[in-house]
Amino acid sequence: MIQITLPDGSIREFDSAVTVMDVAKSISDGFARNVISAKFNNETVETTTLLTTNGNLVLFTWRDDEGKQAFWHSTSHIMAQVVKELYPNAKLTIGPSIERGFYYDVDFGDVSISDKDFAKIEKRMIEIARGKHEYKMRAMSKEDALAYYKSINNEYKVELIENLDDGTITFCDHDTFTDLCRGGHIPNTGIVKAVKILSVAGAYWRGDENNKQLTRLYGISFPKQKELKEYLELLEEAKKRDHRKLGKELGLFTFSQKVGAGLPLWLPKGAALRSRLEDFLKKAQKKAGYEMVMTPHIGQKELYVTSGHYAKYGADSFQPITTPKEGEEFLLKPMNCPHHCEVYNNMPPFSYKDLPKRFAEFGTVYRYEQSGELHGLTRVRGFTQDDAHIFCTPDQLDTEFKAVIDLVLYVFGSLGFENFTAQVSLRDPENPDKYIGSDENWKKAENAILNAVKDKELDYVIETGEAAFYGPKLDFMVKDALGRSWQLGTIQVDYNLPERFDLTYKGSDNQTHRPVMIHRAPFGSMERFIAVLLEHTGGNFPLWLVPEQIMILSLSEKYEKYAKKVSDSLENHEIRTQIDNRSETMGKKIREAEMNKIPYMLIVGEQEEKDGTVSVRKHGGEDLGTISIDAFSELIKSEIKSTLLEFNV
RNA sequence: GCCGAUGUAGCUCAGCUGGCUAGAGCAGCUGAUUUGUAAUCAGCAGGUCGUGGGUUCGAGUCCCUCCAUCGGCUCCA
Repeated sequence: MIQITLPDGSIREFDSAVTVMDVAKSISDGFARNVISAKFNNETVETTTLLTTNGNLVLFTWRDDEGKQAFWHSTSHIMAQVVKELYPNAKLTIGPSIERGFYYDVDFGDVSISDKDFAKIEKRMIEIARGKHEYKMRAMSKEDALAYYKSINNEYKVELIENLDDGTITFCDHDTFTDLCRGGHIPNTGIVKAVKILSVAGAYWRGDENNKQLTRLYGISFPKQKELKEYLELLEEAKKRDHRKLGKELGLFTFSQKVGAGLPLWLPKGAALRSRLEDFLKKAQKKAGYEMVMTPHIGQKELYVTSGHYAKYGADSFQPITTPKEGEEFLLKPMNCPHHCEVYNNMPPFSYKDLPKRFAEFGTVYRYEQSGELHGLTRVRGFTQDDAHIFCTPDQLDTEFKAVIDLVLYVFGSLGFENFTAQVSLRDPENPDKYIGSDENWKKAENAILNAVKDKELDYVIETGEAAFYGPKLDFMVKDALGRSWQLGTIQVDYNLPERFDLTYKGSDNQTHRPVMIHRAPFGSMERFIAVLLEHTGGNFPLWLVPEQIMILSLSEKYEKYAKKVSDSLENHEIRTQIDNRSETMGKKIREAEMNKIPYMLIVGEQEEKDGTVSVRKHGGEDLGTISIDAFSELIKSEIKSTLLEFNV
């Protein structure tokens, strides 16, 4: 007799070994029909797996992430089958499920695949799916598995198998197809009702640039046609929120082929938006004890040799600018830290009583990104960091680090970013050559960050090997409209640059000491931050941030004077207005205000002038009726107050 | 940088297998209309069809180079 424990704690007893599906059926037939994958004692099993011992069983349906993963992974087998049918010489490599869908990396040899080929692949996949072929796992010895793939000349699978232990190698069969696979499938192909190949892309074998580039086919599948349709509509919706589209529509920024790829041009409205964000942060930073500094856009090559950046990134950067006569070499600054270290170094010597020093600058930096890497405002070649460097004593590090976390949380809170993840990036112990600085300093820095995130009770993930070359970091990641993750805010602890620049302070013991440095940028960069903010808000920014908060529409020239009066009185309250005379129809003006996402529209005419009031229309068409100017400015002020948080240090 | 796709007016897009003077809607300009909450009417103007080369009697259309953009990979101080 065996006992199977279910997640709710209930125990089901069976006289003899049972399959996972049998257990599901013992719960109810209806439920069993929906079960598509399972875990037994925390290991992924098939629904056909025979359970011979007591244990904990979790059953998954399409609603569960685990169920979706099994579903998509199983679909990738079907796609692989079709690929082999249509391109017999293609070599299969790996085909996992991903967050949304699946892919399969294939070496097509000389054949090139494009989106024109998708339809026929999809069609055949559905045919196979309809055959309701069962997925069956089968164990194979390492020797036989190697022999099989060597016989069909698939060096990729051979390489995979060579890294596996004999006795753990399994294959999965369905219909005429077989593939090396560790398991986790749905019961049969018939459950897959809708399939879409989404895109084709190049991907290096094992993610290494030096390896051969394979063709990666991305796809997604669903148990209902309707769900596929909804998913595709969702993708369309997301495209409407794309910051590149919104930025164009709202007239915020643009790019010019003549100026160069990845070099954004901020248009008047975008520049206004950006300077509001900068002012917002400046205000908070002032409260938090930061001092503004300003440094040039270039620096001598020597500066970056000292900082270590030249050795590390010199060859992959914009190349030095040389002077006509003296042969001096300058680099476009790729970061502000070396300049700020020299600010510290060239001020009158600091004592422990002077620290921490917090130098802030909206510093524009230039980095050479590979051409295929550029992406709207999120990945550019020239951008402005809301940078600051804090120089403090080792004792102050904890407090300072936590204060920076508070500042980042304030910034994110004021702008409505709730779904961010904190990522602690540590060095890769296997690759010490990638980093500069002593082991001891790295340990101290890493511990400082881990203590701070625990103390602040942040939800965080640890990424080993993702640290900057000079120190570990804490990054705040936010997703864009299509679910791609972008790093925004960053806080980094650095014991190394103070060493390289020989930064010192005098301690209470009258000895010379080395300060610790914190690099931090709550926005990350103005460009990337605004891009993600655009996608989050769909262009409907919090009122305090909007470049043009109000459009005042005067119904004819007769009321222009009154419109001006309204505008002046609102601008006294720091509310930004734009006056428009109705030269065309009213509808046209309203449409224009809606397109530009101007939050409020005031209409003034005969009645309003007589009463000293305004007719208010809110973005989205809501009519707020006619109210006095004072009441309206109170309304605006209270709306701003409700979105802009107070920063308390 | 690599794989795949795309590039026609300010914007969104038509332009079939090469063949009349390259089209439409919106935006713009001019005039008419004076209207209180999502498209008033008429007219005008706007394009070296991304760049450079090639094939051809003839290229927006076919081929090659480069540039830029899009989806990925790699990278990301």
